[in-house]
Amino acid sequence: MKSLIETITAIQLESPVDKIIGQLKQLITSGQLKPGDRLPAERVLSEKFGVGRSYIREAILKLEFYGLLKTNPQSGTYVAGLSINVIDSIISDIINFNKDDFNALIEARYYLELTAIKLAAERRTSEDVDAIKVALFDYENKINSGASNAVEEDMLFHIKIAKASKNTVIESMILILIPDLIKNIVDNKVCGENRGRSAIPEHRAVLKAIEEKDVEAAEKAMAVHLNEIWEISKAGFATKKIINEL
Amino acid sequence: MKSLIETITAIQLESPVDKIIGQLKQLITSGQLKPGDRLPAERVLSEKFGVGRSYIREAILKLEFYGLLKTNPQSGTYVAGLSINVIDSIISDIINFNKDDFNALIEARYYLELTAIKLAAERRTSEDVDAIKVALFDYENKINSGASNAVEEDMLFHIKIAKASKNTVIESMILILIPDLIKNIVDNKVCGENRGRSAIPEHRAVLKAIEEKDVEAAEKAMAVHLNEIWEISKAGFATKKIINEL
DNA sequence: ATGTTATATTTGGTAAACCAATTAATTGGT
DNA sequence: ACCAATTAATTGGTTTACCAAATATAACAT
Repeated sequence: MKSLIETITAIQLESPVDKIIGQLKQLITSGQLKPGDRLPAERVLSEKFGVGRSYIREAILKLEFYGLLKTNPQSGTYVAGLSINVIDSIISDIINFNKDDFNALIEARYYLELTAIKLAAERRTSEDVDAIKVALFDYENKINSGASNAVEEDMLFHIKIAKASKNTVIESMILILIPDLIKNIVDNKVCGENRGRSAIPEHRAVLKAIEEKDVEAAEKAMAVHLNEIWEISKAGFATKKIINEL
Repeated sequence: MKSLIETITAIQLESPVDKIIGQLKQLITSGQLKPGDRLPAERVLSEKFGVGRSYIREAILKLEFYGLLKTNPQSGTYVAGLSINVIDSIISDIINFNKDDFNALIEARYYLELTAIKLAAERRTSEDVDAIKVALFDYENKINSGASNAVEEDMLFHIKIAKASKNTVIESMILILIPDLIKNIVDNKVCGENRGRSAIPEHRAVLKAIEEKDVEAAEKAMAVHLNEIWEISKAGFATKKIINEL
């Protein structure tokens, strides 16, 4: 068994990749690298930062996902044509990005789902309704079979609604949040003992509103369904506020 | 000059990484790889899929970002404890992920910003107000200096509001969309000639509402500000609907 | 001098090699 | 037969070497 102090010192505060991203950020903010410029070759950066090229590539890949860099094969990697301030803001956010803020997660999910269901109620096809019905059926079966929770089946129900919104961006955002949501809900045992069963009529109300293309009713039904878990988030933000005001 | 046919055949329909992700998806959906299981070693996958280990690592990295895999150094990579259906849905979404749907982008942005400003009006600190004022000042300067557009400065204004929402998840989502938004707005010349100038009073109304912590007024002011560009998205979805109904 | 072709260099893409930490197997003692 | 300590094999982490495409340079013909 290692001593505690050994374990603590072993933690590295910044991953190599984030360190590189930070360096690139400085290059841009200091004006040494202007928007539209070509980055030094990966090998050069590798040597300059004293790190393997794999990490340079990984960092570039990440920044490319965020639309800040654009790589042209066999030619070079270029800085996006965005203002320095915008690039700086986004990079700072990437480095500090953290899906572990439970309250923020729940809150973001709450508003995303309300948006999704409004759109779904308006645009759903009959195929969407069928898919949602199947998900609802699976959920009720799981609960009635005596399972303690059916978080996964519940999420599947919500995924089908997201798909019915016909907005791929919103759908993707909801899907990105779901694994973390499930983890947090299960770990923290957010839902009470009989929550699974009490959710059934709520689900049915949501389905009914979507089926009838009643946008207002759909939003209301979803708000009711998400209310319990959302209260937790609200309480979290309230606590934060008090702490900040001390 | 290459012939046209050469250029066309050179296009690869699927990147190696997405191909690997697809294979992993099949392994999971076929039951050969169950949630919680450990993945075969990277070297094994590399050989099995007939591709370099770099690509395997890249694919794993991507799936890790989405919360579907978890890598333990020197030990192994494990499938998340999610149901097969959820994993399947998310992987499908990753492969098909596409930020290029302009209408979806605008629409998602519209709703995200309305959410962000409601929260910002409620939670903004005096520092947030100052930061927003600076951004607004920069925007007006740019416009008054005769620049044809100030899309970047406009976005910076919105970034500051997102920060004031105190929800890091929502903030991140808005930041992810911004580079694509800017690109599309500039490329398509979405904004008319004098749009930059007419936006000034709208910005001021937004700021005023945030400063006064007037949630309703803030949301309304933002809706007005985003209205023009949102109309384009609405028209886009309406067109899609007609096409689908043919 | 100028435009064109060959050549050399540089680029990102890809695969392989090496490393340290972890885990499994083996050994030796009881 | 069982447990502890030691060794061997396997793991992901990291660096390096090699490749083909793209670009810059040089050589040549006009």
